[in-house]
Amino acid sequence: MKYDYAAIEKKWQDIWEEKGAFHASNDYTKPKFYALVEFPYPSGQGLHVGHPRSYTALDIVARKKRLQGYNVLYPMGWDAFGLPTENFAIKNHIHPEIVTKNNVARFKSQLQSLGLSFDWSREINTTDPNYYKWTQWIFLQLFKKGLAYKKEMNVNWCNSCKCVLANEEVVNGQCERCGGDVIHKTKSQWMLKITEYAQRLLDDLDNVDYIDRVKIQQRNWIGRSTGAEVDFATTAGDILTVYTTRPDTLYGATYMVISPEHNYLDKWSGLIKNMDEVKAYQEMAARKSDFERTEVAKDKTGVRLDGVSAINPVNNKEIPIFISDYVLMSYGTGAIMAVPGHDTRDWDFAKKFNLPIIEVVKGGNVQESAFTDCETGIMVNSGILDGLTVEDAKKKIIDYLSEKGIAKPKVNFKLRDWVFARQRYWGEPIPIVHCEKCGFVPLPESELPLKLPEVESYEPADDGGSPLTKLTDWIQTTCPKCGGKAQRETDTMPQWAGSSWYFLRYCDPHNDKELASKEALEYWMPVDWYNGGMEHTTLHLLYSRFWHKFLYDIGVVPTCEPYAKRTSHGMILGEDGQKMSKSRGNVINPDEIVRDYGADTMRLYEMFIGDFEKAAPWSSASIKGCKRFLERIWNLQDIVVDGNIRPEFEAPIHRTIKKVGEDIEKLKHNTAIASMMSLLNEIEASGSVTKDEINVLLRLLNPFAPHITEEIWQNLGFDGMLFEAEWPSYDENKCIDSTIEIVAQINGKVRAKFTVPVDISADDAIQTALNLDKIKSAVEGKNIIKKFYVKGKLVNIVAK
RNA sequence: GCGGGCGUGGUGGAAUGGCAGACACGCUGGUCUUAGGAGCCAGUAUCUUUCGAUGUAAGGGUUCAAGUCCCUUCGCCCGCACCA
Repeated sequence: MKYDYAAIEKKWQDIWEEKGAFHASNDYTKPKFYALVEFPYPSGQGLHVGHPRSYTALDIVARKKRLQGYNVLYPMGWDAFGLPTENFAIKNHIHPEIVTKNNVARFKSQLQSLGLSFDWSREINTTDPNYYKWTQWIFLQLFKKGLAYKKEMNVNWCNSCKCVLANEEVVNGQCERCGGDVIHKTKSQWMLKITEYAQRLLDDLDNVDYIDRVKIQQRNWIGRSTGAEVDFATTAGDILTVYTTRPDTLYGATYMVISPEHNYLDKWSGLIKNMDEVKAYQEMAARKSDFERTEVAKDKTGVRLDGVSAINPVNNKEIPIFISDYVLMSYGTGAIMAVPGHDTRDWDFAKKFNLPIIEVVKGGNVQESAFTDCETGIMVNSGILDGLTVEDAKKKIIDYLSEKGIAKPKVNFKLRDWVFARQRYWGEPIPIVHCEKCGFVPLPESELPLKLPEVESYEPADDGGSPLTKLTDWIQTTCPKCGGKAQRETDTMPQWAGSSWYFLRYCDPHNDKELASKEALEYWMPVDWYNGGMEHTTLHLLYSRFWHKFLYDIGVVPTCEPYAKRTSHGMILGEDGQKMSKSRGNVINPDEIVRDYGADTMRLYEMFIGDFEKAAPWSSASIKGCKRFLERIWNLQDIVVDGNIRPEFEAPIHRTIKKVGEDIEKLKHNTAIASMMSLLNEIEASGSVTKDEINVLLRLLNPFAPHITEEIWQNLGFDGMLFEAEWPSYDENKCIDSTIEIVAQINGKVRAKFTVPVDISADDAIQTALNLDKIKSAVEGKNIIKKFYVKGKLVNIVAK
């Protein structure tokens, strides 16, 4: 009998589909398990071999949990709003809705061909008005709570996408999506106050089971720092407030720097004698893209304000004020006190402009370089702080200045508010109208969903507006509040909107009264295990935690965190070890792999390829090993005999059950597969396999290779369907062989091996070892100093 | 610069401080075959004829015992980056 994977896989996929084998039940009395993988963006390229790495890994977990009796929710859907679809639509004059429909159909059939046990009855699509109705609804709640606001501000603008970007979407001064240069532009934008949740987003990381690197990256991104705001008097009469994490170094502050965008510059224009120079610098800074601004980071530039200076509050010295683009308007107060002795940037600047450098913490040579590694140092040249440790000095100076009313402790975050608008067509319309009398007015919830209107062209407007700005009929509306003339918002939401809550919708995907019922959310949430890419750590993962916390606050969801556990997979690289890309010509097409090897082999190979968390290069040669393994499993059918588990296979089988079960829980599918291969090797060598043995083997292998195992299960006449069988259990006592090989070492080096009963005492084991010829001769004439016995492993004799 | 991670055969990778290289790929030899880019069997870290010795980026340390823990150096990868 030949292993006809194509026929077998099609057969079982149809049976599963027909029986609804993987539909999560609404029986809320059963123990539940919610496994989640990031839903894909259905691109025109079709599925990438990277997608199944994540999907198969959790499919294995989901299938195992079902066999263990859990009510498992393992859903799939489409994150389908986004630029590539829109660009394709523009180029080919096809409506994005149709493009999306086609892409989704292709993706779905590709996923189904892999035998992934998704509950397709809960499929969702972010571009479906019945779905984005609730995305809009959440936006309205944010608006009502003051967490969505429109603001004129300096934004990241991608010239080639003709669209604003969130800070998280700017990578090295370039657009995350297209790689185009990002420049600054002042625009009125919808923003979400994620910063209001900064502290909670940070704190609650302690209560979730995320892999460390995810937590660390989120913590760094949130970027909490503690320090103080200190007021400096100026000769202009205005108070200039700075933020510093090192108030202890105040005596070393020899000048100040304010950002080129600081609003005092306008205010002081009458007092500043070199205003021309200042203006020129401001213009230069504004013109620079993020990329240029960070590229020249090494060389400090700036202009000294001629006519205004500041007073250092601790010693009343008059110190100069500069403008420089190394001070950012968007962090702290947009102004700093510069302490060149103990800050590298300030030191560089001071050297360039020949400013005094004062040592205030002992330990370095501040004329040579900034002494920054000084958290444990002792204060000098610092008046009332002299002789104190840095730590004590911080407290004392804040107390001292607070009493005078010119300083207060302050916590700052690097996290910025979320730019929540895109000048694009293919996104959720923002359900707000602008009334001349009433200002921004939310649409009544009864008018949701606010559907995307039909347009002639999806091209962005030349003035940087969305394609919707050209639809005057749609834009003109009446104010829901006063009935007067009003205009609709023409920007749409960013792609991250729909994915910020999609896991909630899976719990109750067809509900038209609420985003999901209370009962469904109570039962299913939180997601028990969420796997996804590291690239989403500071985007989707952070955004969705923010929305979830907000929904928790307004009583919509029962948990304050959406995901109990988060893991992340490594990339699958091309055979050349490079990232797969069309231009490199190293792309592996999953359809071809399924066609040439079958879905079970594909699944097995992707899981066997290496450490799940690490990037791994594809190998067309290695995949054959997985195919061979499955063929050998298939061929066991020829040598199967009636019978129980034979005594000599009792321990290996129990050990394998234990190992596979534990490895699946740790996402170590590679070693789980290896242990099954080992077991197969052992059983095969005996020339036959008993029914009870193969029964266990099939159940263990089923989550990994569901089609072939189901087929053999049926061929051998085992009861029912394998997907409804029970996960095998093991007996700890039976995992151990009755006799065991012990290594005998002298001074840590292996000299001999011997076999003893497993329950041998330490003394007996050591004595047995000492009686071995090799050990006897090795210790002859030496003093035995110590003897060790490690249970079931080794004896070590220390002799000199 | 800061933060995190990694470094093991020809390759992908295994190893709760306890026999380094499981499992697989590749390769070599054999076998079966009209044929083999199929299957099966054996071998495969290095040096050494053997005994044995050496070996987990390099160097040092802790330990009866180190790929694993600590220190130093080098190399690579990822994230953040003028965040005061």
